[in-house]
Amino acid sequence: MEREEVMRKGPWTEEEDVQLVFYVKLFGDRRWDFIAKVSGLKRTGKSCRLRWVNYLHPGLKRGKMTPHEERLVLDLHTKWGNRWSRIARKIPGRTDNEIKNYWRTHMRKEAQEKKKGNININNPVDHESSSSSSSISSSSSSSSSSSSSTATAGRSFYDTGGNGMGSAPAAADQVDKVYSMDEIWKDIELSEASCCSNFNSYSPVWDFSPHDHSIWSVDADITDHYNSFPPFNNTFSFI
DNA sequence: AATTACGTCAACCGCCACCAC
DNA sequence: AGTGGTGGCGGTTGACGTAAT
Repeated sequence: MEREEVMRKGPWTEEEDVQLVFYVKLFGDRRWDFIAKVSGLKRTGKSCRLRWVNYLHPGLKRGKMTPHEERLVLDLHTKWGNRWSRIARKIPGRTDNEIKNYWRTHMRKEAQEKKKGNININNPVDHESSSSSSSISSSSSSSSSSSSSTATAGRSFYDTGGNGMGSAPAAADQVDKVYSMDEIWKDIELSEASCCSNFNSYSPVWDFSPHDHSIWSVDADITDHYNSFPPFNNTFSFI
């Protein structure tokens, strides 16, 4: 006899992602606890939100930071400190998590280089190898060599480098288990087109506004339709 | 070819603020 | 005004891929 449902943890599966996207599209990206419950996902509302914000949100720009973005991060961090979400709001398509990670890497590199500079102060060779003084550009270029997206691909079900931002999309194309976010969105569009034609008014670009709560009022026809939506064996049904 | 070190990033945790009741 | 629930944020961790040895 389990008193409470065991929550899933760890990496999200493709199916969970699709499911979450579907329900966020249906109910908006505010009521996370509600979404977590009705979706049948064994995830917390927090976890759903995080997944959405950091990974599934259609406005996300993947791939390495552009020099302009890097500069912006540095400038804004100087101004605001570790207010990652605030910084993220000024850089369209980037999440606080992404910026935080970037900064962390950047700072670590810088610290290492400083340390190296101190320790090997008499060793010009070392300086040569680690200098390229701007750790900003060095951090980004070093990561680009390994291409974050390809690294991620092995871990997740799809390539995170949907826009191909400096990554290697060709490689992703060859691996048929790897899906880009674009493909996922296409998939969702297709599934909607084929089985949810009366729901087409909601574009994949999520044209509801966070401030427009009209989405909460769901038409009875639609609810009927969605109660029989095929992909998910959830236990939820509209009242 | 195998092993180790390093870099990256998704996801979790804990705290805090806000809001509805 | 007090309380509980929920969402948001920042810090941290762990898994994984790649580069270096």
